[in-house]
Amino acid sequence: MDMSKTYSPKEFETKIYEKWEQEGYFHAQPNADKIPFTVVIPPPNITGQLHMGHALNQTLQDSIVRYKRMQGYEALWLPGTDHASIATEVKIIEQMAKEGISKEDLGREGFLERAWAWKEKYGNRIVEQIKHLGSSCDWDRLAFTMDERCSKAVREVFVKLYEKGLIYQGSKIINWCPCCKTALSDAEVEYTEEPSFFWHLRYPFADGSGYITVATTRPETMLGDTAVAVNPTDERYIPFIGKTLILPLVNREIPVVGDSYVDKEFGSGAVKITPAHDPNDFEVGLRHNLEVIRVMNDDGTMNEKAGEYCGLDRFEARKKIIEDLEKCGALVRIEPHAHNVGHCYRCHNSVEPIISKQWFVKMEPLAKPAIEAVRKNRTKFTPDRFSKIYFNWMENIRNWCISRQLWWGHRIPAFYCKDCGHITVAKEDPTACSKCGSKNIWQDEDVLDTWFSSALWPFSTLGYPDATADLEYFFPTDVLVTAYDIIFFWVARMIFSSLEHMKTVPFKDVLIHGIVRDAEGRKMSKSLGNGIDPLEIIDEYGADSLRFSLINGISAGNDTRFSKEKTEGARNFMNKIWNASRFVIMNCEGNKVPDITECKLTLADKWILSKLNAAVRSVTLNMEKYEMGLACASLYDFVWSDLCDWYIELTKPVLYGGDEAKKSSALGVLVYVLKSALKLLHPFVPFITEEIYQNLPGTDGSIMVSPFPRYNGKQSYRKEAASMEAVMEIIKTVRNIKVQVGAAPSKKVQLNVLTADYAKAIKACSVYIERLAGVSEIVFIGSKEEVTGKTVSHVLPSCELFIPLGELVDTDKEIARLEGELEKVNSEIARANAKLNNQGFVAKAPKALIDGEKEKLVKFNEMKEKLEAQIKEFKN
RNA sequence: GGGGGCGUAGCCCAGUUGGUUAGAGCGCUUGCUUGACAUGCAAGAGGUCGAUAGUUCGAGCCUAUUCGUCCCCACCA
Repeated sequence: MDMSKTYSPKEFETKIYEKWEQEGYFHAQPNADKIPFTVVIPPPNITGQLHMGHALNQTLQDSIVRYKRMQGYEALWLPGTDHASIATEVKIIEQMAKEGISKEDLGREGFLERAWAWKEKYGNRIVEQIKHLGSSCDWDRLAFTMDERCSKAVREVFVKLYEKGLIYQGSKIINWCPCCKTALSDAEVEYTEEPSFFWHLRYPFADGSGYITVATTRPETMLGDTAVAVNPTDERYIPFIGKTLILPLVNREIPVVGDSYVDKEFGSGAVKITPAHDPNDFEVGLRHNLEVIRVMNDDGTMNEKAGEYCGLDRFEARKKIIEDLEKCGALVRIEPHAHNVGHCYRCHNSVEPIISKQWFVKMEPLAKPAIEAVRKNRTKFTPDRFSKIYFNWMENIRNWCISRQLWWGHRIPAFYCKDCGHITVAKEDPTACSKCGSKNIWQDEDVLDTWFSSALWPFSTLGYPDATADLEYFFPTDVLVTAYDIIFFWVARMIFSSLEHMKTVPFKDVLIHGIVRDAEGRKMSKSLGNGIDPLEIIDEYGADSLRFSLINGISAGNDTRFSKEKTEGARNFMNKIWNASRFVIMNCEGNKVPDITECKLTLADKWILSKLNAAVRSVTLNMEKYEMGLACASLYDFVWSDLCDWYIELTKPVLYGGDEAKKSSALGVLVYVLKSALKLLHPFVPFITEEIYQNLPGTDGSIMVSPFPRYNGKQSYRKEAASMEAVMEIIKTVRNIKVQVGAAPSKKVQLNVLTADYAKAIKACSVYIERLAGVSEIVFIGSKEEVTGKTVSHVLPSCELFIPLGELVDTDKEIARLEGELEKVNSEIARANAKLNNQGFVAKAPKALIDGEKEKLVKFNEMKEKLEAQIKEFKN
């Protein structure tokens, strides 16, 4: 045996992972003899490195996959990474800026070369980090959203949707990030409320007959105003509809139009209309045939339509325009106002709603079946409440802007004909226009939203669009595990994409987990500097400690806090497992270890087997419900309290005693229970369990492919377990009494037992009581009169205990203590009586419950009598 | 404006379909070199489960209202 005295994960984690890989345990392939179980990884972005959120996400998936694999499923966990179009491009540009180069310096091709190099470096790093966590991914299938296979799927889907009319090109108001210089989808905009102002402006009538006051939060857009709208039922304004206003600063004539979009109650009841810079205004513009004047460039500066403000940055322009409006008397007043400002989710600069020609996916026809599928539970959210969030989004979904003015990503497969203007969209790059045959064609410069390819992930990684054996066998996948923050970005889009292209849901279950926060409950973020690197934690405490601390006690969908203290606790637990195993293995050395079926089971053996059995059931039930937190908690309790604190202690007198047969039998049970516990633990803490398993006698192969324990009805041993617990109760009581009278724990005492039903069990367990409670001898008495001298007594449901302690006994304290006990018993009697006297309870409660109460009442009444007798005795 | 989470011991959290005397961990108190482990062992203290009302024989759990707190969604200029 070469196990070190303390758990030191560094000595074995890497070695074990390499072994697993070499043995091919992670690999899965279609196997007619097995039921598949498939999980696809939420592909981490290649932008950076693993954070705690990934660590949690990985641990949850790995525990599920390992559990299923041990249960005999052909378990596939398909790994991969995401090119993360905009996020990666932003990072690369940042890196280039440090070197003083811009995108334009490199050109598209040069830039892409650099991007691929980035992918190579950071993609590999992520993979390495995932391996450190112990994730049992099938690395033979490592995928990347821009690899050949996924790109083929993207192309296929784009063409299909285009041909179906579900992808179209159009000029609409989109969210524009002037910093990233690209369009964004609605989901990519984050709104924050910021203190700002309402600028109330006065637009005069052309005929000099007065003015209309409008308010705006973005005064610079007034340069592009092409109307003022009022509600057609608003009596204040009806006479003015159709009249002409002079737009200040610009001196353009603009009409007053009536449109029901305007809320009469809000502000002045008149709205300036800027069709090029506001989605609502754009709609109003369409209805009234208004001119669309875009006054801003892609980089956020004002363009030539902005006249003298041309070239100014949008915020400078705002300042100047306000000044000028004030000068010319058009600024009526400034009112403080909290404004909801949209920000780019990648660079966090404020986005501009701007009119732009982009590609869109028509969502309504896709959303409908996606709503149905979840409504009919073909895909089930855990916890269920997230389906509401999903419905809410899907039901109010708007068309998806999928084109991005970036270089890193899947280039849009649309080819424009310079001669006839026709757009050719095809699976293979065309050499000529499909309409006029001209060779004078060029490909769209833009790339697709990164989420367009992630949406296909569950099937593109398995071979779509080809009808592969993998796809046939492993799809649809079983569970998708992800945090709630990408339900819209990813989960929802996978569902409608799969329904459209695969005609089925992409996964049966979605397990939503929360976010990992810091010890104070704050979100971990770079700007706060409160992020904790999982690798550092692994280095210090081991991967198993990290994994266990992340999922022990968590509940689905809820956020969790991470702290070193928790990891320390988990590490201590690992150490506990380690040392308990060391104890077992040490004792096995040089001894024959029989199979559990050959063991002559003692009361203690049956008790631990019943506890093990309960743990198996708890873990299994909770795993099926994706309650990994509860599964872990029940294992923690079983291993630490039942196995270590009690059972191992109970075996010591046997192991250190001289009876070889008993010793051998105890070893058989110990090894069996430990081995089972290790298997139960393995999905959560794979490394330590494997390392110990390899050292345990009677094991061969890897624990990760050994069968998972199953609930065994024959091992419930309810009666025996109850007897054993009665004995344990006696041990606790004796310990307690010693503390109360101030006797040293090592002081041996004589224990007198008065019992009717438990003599046999207590006799069988006398050696345990003697050793664990520090008892010199156990005397069975027929009545309490047999005990002489000053005694401390205690009433248990199973028996009465009398311990002669001579001078240590303080009569007054004893009376007080017994009276305290009596009080408790009395209140229990009162409670039980109240229940049993309640007609409703007796009439309606289940019989077992009523019987239980009756039994308790009898028991407590007996105890009451005994206590009263003892108190009386003391008082004499 | 809509939707949701959370509120249980000093702290951080569990609590499965309503049913024993509401549980862990950390922290705290007291004691212990008990031949696996001081990353330990033993014994303890500590909770009117945010508030109110209701449903029920029975509520931490279900319903309504309410307070506090966090989050998501939404084009009111």
